[in-house]
Amino acid sequence: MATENRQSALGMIRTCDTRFRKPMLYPLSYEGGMPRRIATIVRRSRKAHQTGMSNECVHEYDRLFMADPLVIVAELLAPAFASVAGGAEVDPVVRPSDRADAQANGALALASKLGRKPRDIAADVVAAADLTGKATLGVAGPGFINVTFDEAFLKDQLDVLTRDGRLGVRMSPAPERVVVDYSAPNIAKEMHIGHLRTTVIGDALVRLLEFVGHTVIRENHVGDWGTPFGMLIEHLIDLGETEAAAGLSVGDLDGFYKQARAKFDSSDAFQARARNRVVILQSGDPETLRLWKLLVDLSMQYFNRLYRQMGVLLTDGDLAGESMYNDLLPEVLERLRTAGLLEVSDGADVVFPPGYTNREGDPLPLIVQKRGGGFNYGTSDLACVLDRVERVKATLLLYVVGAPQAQHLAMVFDVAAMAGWLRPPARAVHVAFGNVLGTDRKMLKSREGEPVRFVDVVDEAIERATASVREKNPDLPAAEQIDIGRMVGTGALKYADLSTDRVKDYVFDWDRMLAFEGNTAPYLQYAHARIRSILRKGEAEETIPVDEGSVEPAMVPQERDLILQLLQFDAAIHDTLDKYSPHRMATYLFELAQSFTSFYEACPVLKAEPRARAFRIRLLEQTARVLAKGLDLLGIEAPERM
RNA sequence: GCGCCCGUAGCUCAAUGGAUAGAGCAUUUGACUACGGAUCAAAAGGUUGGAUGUUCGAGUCAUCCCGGGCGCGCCA
Repeated sequence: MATENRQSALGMIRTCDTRFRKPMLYPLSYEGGMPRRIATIVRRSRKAHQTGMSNECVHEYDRLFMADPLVIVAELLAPAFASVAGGAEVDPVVRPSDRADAQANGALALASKLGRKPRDIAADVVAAADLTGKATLGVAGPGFINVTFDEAFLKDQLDVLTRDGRLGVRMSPAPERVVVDYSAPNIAKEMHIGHLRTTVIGDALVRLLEFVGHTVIRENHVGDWGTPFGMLIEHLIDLGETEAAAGLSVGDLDGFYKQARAKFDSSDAFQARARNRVVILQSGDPETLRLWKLLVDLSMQYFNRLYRQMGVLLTDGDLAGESMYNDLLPEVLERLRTAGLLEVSDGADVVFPPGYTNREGDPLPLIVQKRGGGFNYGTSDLACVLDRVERVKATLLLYVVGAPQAQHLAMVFDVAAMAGWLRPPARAVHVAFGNVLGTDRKMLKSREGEPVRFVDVVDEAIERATASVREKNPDLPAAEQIDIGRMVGTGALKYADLSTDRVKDYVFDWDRMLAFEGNTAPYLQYAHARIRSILRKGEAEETIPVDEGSVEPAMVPQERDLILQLLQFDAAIHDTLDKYSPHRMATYLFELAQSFTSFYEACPVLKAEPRARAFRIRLLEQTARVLAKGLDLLGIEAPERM
């Protein structure tokens, strides 16, 4: 193991051994016992690496390589724990700590099992573990193991990171097909602030899932079917197509819908026409379908404009509206009947999933066919599950839907499971989110007391941000000011939503989200822009060659801190996806940006002596890459200057 | 009435069952002859709504209260 001594950090390969379904850490010199495919990759990669070639093999090598020193130490600590514990199961989690670079706490958990003092156990583990060249260990407090990484080790790990096109982020060990159901506006109805949440959260999850290797199917479950369309189509006929198109294409969906609603509520004749029109629509009358399609197309034009403005990934290709499942509804009913789940209750065909009760304490049904024969949204949601599992062949269904729908979705999932449609490995997850509140802590409403329109919020965010950019940076060309204003405005809006735990209500506050200080998108974007500015300046300057004889300066704490942050990008992403909680990513990025600004104040870069300069430039390059990628995964752009 | 979610510093929010509960804003005090001050360094600020448990260890888990929000049969 000569290579191990010389260069321990580059001496290990981390990969996923399928036989054990467990991440494994192999010495680079070791091949025995590895699955053949991995052994081959390692052999080729090692050769490429030794010859200093930059080719596919190197990339593959880097991809398999684990850059996070916390994980590496955890892997190396595991056997030491096992030997001390005499075979007992220990999970030596190593996490960042204020008291050292990192901390492991397995000894405390073992104490009661072994009947020994935790400090003694920790001391034995420290004695048994060999982390030479990587870190020094110490026992602290009641039995924690403090980990302090060697400087050289950290630098080596940074090397690994800078060579990795994936910024150290592992692929998912078990990629799967994931459907993400999000945004879901209603046709011919305005998108409001609630749609902002599902759209922004859903889009971030899509980006994150794709980045770690899942096949993601975006589905925009638009409300394009059902009783309101009788009234909407009749109103369209009354108005005339050109007139209606003119209104709808400029985005006056609210006006259109309200006019239709008003007529429906006030005129019996109109109501009768509307009801009749629904029947005609559902019977497939071509002319009615044409008018229906017109409404859908005009609305989608408008929604698409908003999506593009917000940098949302959704396109017409992702449409999976309620109408799409229409033909499947009778099948849902039939299959439930065949499964023996269907019961008749008050004239409706229903399923009673156990565990739900209504106001009177009686069992609560999921209605699949209404009294009178119509289907309702439970039927449509069941059809969705069926379609996503059987046709799309997804194994993970994510529903980015507001928290109030929790019970309904739980019932749908339960019924789908009872029917045998949703069974492992396939499963559905309700990615619930709370309400948007005003600063008065009540549901955010406009002055008129109506839901705040999506479009108004986006416009105002961009307006405010553009004004700030103009004020702070009057010398930039106007076109660039507008471009940056859009990035900062939409970024701030998205980040405000993504940076808090999605399940809680969040308080919407213009001043805070655009405040360019604190935990906001502009702060992160500014950090990125400053780094890019330094790097641009550095490229323009002539570099003084490093004097080979000069001594490497010791790292300052701010450098250590920044490196450690960079090495945890992978952990941040997988942590985020674990709970489908984008705010974990946001928190990571904020801490990274803080580490950078502290570094920036403490460490001159371009004026540093050549060796330190080169190192710090590499550090900043990596920081900029991680910041930009992290923001990108949240759907936020990082401008070069602002 | 039943069920779900939330309750952490003045405000907005973090915190895999791990030590002395952390940030940001606001407040106070410092730092611009400076790679971008849209910044940084620091101070002060807490009975984690309350109680009882489980545990070596609880903001986190369990049970019960209190307060707030939401849902609870044919709208989606």
